[in-house]
Amino acid sequence: MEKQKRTTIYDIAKKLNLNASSVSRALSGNSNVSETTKALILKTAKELNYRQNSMASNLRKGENQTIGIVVPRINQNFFANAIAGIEEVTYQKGYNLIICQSNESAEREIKCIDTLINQHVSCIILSTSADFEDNSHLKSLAEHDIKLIQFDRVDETLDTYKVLSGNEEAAFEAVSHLIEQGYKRIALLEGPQNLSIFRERKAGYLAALKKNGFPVIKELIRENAWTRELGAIATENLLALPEPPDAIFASTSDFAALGVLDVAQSKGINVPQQLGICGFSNEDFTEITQPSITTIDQFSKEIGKSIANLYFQKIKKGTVADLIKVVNIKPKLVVRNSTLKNG
Amino acid sequence: MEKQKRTTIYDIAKKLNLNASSVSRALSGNSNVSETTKALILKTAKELNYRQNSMASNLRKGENQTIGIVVPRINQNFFANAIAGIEEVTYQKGYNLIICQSNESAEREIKCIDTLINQHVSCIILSTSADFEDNSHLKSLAEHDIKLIQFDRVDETLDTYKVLSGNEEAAFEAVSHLIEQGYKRIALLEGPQNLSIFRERKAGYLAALKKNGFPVIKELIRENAWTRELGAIATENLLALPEPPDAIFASTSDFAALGVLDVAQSKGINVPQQLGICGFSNEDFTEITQPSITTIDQFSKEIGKSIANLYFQKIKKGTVADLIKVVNIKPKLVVRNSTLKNG
DNA sequence: TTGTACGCGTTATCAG
DNA sequence: CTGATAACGCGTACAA
Repeated sequence: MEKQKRTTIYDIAKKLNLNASSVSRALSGNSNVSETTKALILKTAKELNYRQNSMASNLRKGENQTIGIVVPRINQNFFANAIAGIEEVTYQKGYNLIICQSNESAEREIKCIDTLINQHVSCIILSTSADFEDNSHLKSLAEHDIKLIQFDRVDETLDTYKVLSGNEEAAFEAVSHLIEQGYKRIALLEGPQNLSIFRERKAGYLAALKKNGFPVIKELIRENAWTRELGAIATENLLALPEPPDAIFASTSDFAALGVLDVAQSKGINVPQQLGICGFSNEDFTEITQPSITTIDQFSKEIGKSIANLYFQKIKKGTVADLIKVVNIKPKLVVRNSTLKNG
Repeated sequence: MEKQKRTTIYDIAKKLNLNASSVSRALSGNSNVSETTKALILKTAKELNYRQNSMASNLRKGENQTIGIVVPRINQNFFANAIAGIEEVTYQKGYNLIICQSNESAEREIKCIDTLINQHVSCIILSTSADFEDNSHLKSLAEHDIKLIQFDRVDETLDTYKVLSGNEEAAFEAVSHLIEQGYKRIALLEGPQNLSIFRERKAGYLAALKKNGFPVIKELIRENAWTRELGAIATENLLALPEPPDAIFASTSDFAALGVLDVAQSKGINVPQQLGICGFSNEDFTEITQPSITTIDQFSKEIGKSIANLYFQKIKKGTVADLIKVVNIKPKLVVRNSTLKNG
């Protein structure tokens, strides 16, 4: 019942009457080893079921090939897909991923970052929590020589690489589409304005109104309506107005759009004829609802890949600081039935 | 532009004219250090922004506090929640998680396992891919002193700890519910029979029929109908029978149930009056569809927690082999509109 | 081409 | 209670 000892380079060196360093060289493949001994080493390594001890290797090399990810939720489609995209690249490079959820809490986010610092990860990929305010926990990363890549929900004031989708542009397109379809009073559900993505989406909304000569009606703009429940409440209020909207752009998320649909259905309001609905993010369920929900696809998996490539191609080498540190992945409007007033 | 050197226990020892070992002791908290020096050490550790190097620590201690997870897909609710449950426990213990997706491919699964072996993780938590057949890659884990916990989709022949939900029981309950509601011809969509969970669910279906004196009608049982598309195809075929079913139990997944609903709606068949539908897993969207879908909640987050607790409470210590190695988390039938024939 | 020797940052085991 | 020292497994500059 004694502890299994894993085979090390010493074990295989001993067996071959060689030195451990030769084994190390042969295994890493870079340096000069004679073909014959190399073959011999590889063969017995396989026989002895050798696996490199990454802890020792990383310790020696001074870097652990691990990347930490911090996202609000792992089980939202946008993030799950982004992670899948990241994994696809890092997997090939032999890097590991440590995944943390902040659960939309800044406090928990700080803890996650702290854990990752303790793990001495090479890089942290972050999308901030909803109540993000203070960024001091991020500033400290530099002292620990940990790279930071922000995506989607970013702190703009921080000078890091960022991977974003064109939020303003997408919102502009969505609202323009609503206008084209003949909607006249378009409401906006907006998210916490401390997050730049939500400010940008609002800007896109405003720009589209302006371009088409529509007035900005303050009572049609609702703050902090970014969950299913909050979206529903906001919708109740909007529909109770003397002049209710004939379309609602849930710029915050598809979940909010779902809340809108809930209320519309409970009130027997016809979507899209009496009320147009547009969401954001292209969650899977938007295709399933009755009617299906128009939304914006952010190519989340592409975003993930971009992030990982950014790290390997630019940041890791990290000698010259780039001037352009922002990558934009252009999103796409996905038109579905919830806004098709004119078939 | 030179590389930041992280502070080590030597740095803080030097500053205090102490020995590194004292610092180590103070930091780990276990051993005997005088209160005063301990306080002093902790204080300057904080000042110097010290973080333990886990690579070095783990190397020295001979175990890396990391657990690997291999699941078919990270973005299915069941798995995402299970992972969240695992994380909740491991996070507190200071353990890290490495997450891999097999994408339902045995080949990829083997690669994932291999990567995790290379990482020398302490434990692997696995739910097998759909085309799982050979288990030799799992047998080799013991040689590397890596514990294995299987959950949900398990290889029964392997003598490991397993965390399961009562699949047979749940299927029995679901079919009994359909019978109670007055459905007479209940079809079954079943999954790949190489996976035990699907065999168990089928057994539950058969048992419920038997108990209620219903005949087993072979043509109502459809193999490999376990995605939305395959579920739809199977439904097309079922509905084309001379005597079509009046209820379909999509034992494989809610996705298959969704495929059933697709077809019913395209054919103008009333659910639940003309056709009852029951899924499996309680994916979020089952609540959103029209009508909402009756399904089975497996308490996936609980399953995750159980797995992690199993590791820390029993397996890690790992001296005495347990006789009972299977933990069952009892699932629950969630009745929704798709089966409520009698309101 | 191969061997020697050292250090990565910790912790465990001895002494003192 | 504290200090010195070895060892975890690997990679690499240097010497042979």
